[in-house]
Amino acid sequence: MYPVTTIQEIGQFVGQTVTLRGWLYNKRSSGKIQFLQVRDGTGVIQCVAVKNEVGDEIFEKCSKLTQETSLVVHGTVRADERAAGGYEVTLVDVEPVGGSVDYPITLKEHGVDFLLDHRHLWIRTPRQRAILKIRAEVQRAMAEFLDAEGFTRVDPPVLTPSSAEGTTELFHIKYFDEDAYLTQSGQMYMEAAAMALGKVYSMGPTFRAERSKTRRHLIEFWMIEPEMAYFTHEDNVALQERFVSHVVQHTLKHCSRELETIGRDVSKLERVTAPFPRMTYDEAVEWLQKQGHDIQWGDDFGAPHETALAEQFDRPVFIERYPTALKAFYMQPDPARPEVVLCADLLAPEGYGEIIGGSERIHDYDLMKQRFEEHHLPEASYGWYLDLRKYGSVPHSGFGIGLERTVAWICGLEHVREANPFPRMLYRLYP
RNA sequence: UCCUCGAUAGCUCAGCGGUAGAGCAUCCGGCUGUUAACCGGAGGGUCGUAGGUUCGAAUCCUACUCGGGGAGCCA
Repeated sequence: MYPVTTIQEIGQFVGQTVTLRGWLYNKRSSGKIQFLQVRDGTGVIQCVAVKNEVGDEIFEKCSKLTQETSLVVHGTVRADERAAGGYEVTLVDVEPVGGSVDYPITLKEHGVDFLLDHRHLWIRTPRQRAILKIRAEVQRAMAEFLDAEGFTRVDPPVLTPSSAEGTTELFHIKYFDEDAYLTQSGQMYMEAAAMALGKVYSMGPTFRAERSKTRRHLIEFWMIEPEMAYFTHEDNVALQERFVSHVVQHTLKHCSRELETIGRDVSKLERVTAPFPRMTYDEAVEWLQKQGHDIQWGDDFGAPHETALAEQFDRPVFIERYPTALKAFYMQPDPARPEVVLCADLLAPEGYGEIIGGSERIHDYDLMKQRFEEHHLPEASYGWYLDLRKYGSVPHSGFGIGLERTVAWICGLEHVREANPFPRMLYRLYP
C-alpha cells in the first residue's frame, strides 16, 4: 500500500510512490506511451504510462479508460519542468472505480444552454472548480473579517409572512392555512438581532420573483447582511470599504492559482484598497448631465448611468444620499435635508453594477409609524418591526452585499450565473 | 412585460431557392513526450413545431414553442 495524497500536496512526495484518487480529465496516447490527465478536486496532474515499463496488461487497462472515469492511480512522483504544475507521475498501476460512457462535456467549446443543462457536470471543469473555490474563499473572508470585528452571525428566516421592502415580486407559497413568502432580504430581522447582540450579520439565500434576465441577475442569490447598533451612516460606509477591500485582498492572497486558471487580470484587483471614492447623488446627477445623459434630479439611475459613473474610477465608488422618494421606507432622512436619505450604494468597477446597498435606518418611533401609513404597511405583519422603535431604540445602520455579483466582479465573469453552483434563473430550474 | 438575436449530426457551427456539410466527440487503424496532441478510415440528420409561397424550401413568409442578450427592477 502506498500513501494516499492529493494533487495539491503531491510536491511533498517527490521520489515516492503514492496513491491518487480522482477522475480521468483527459487522455492522450502515442502508441506506446499514454498521458492520463487526472483530476482529484484539488488540481490536475499528468500520469505517464510507458508500455515497456508498465507491461502490456496495465497499458491495455489505461487505453480503455474514458473521459471522467473515476479511478485510483498508483505512481511515482517526479518534479518535471515540462509539467504544468511542476510535477508529474510515472504510472505504476491504475484501478478504475466507476465507468463513464459518452461523457457529454468534451474539452471543446460548448454553448451556454448546453452547459447550463449539464451544470452538474460542468462544475467538474478546471474553470468552474476555480470559481467555486473563489466563491468559498470570498465567503470565508467575509465571515472572518466580521467575526474579527466582533460581529455575531445570526440566521434570519427564509420563510416570511411578507415583504421587507414591498417593491419587488415575492415567491408565494402555502404555509398550511396561511400565506408565506420566500425572503427577499433578512434585513428587518437583522435589525431586531442588532438590538439583541450589537453587531450581527447574516449569510444566506434570498429570492426575487422578478422576470429579470441579464448578466447581473439571478432568481435565487446569496446576500451577506451586516447590521450594527449605534452605527451612523459614516460608520457604515467606513466599515463597508474596509470590508470590501479586505475581501478582495484576501482572495488575491489565497486564490492566486484559481485567479490564474480563470485568466483574471489581478492588477485591477490589487488597486482595490480603502478608501473608495464617493459621490453624492446630487454630484452624480450633475456629472451625468455634463456627460450628456438625459437625467433629472429625482430620477433613479439606470444600468447605463451606473456603468458610466463606475467607469470613472479604478475601484468601487459609493453613491450617497439618494432622494427619499427613490429609496426604501426604513431609511433615515438626512436631518439637514429631509428630501434625501442617509444611504449609499457601492458600484463595482468594470460594469458589474451595484454590489452593496446600505443605509442608516429610521430609529424614531413616530417617523417610522408615519412611514408605515405612507406605504400602507399592515401593522399586523410589521408590528414587531415597529416595536424595535418602541423599546430602547438606537440609531443603527446596515448593508447588504450580493455574493454572486461580488464573486463575478472578483473573477471577471461574463455573467453572475457562473458564480453560483446551481444558478436559478428565469426559465431555468434544472438541474 | 417590452426590445433584440437565435434554433441544422452527441457538441460547436457553415450552408441562405436546386442531391445535407466541416471540425470535435464516438468506433477502427497508426504513432515513445503529448499539452483542447496529431495522421488515416467509418458510422452518425423528420434542418425546433405547424402552416403557406414555389416546379422545387434547411434557405423566403406567417404563427407558435424553446432559449440567449438587453431594458425595466434590483444585490
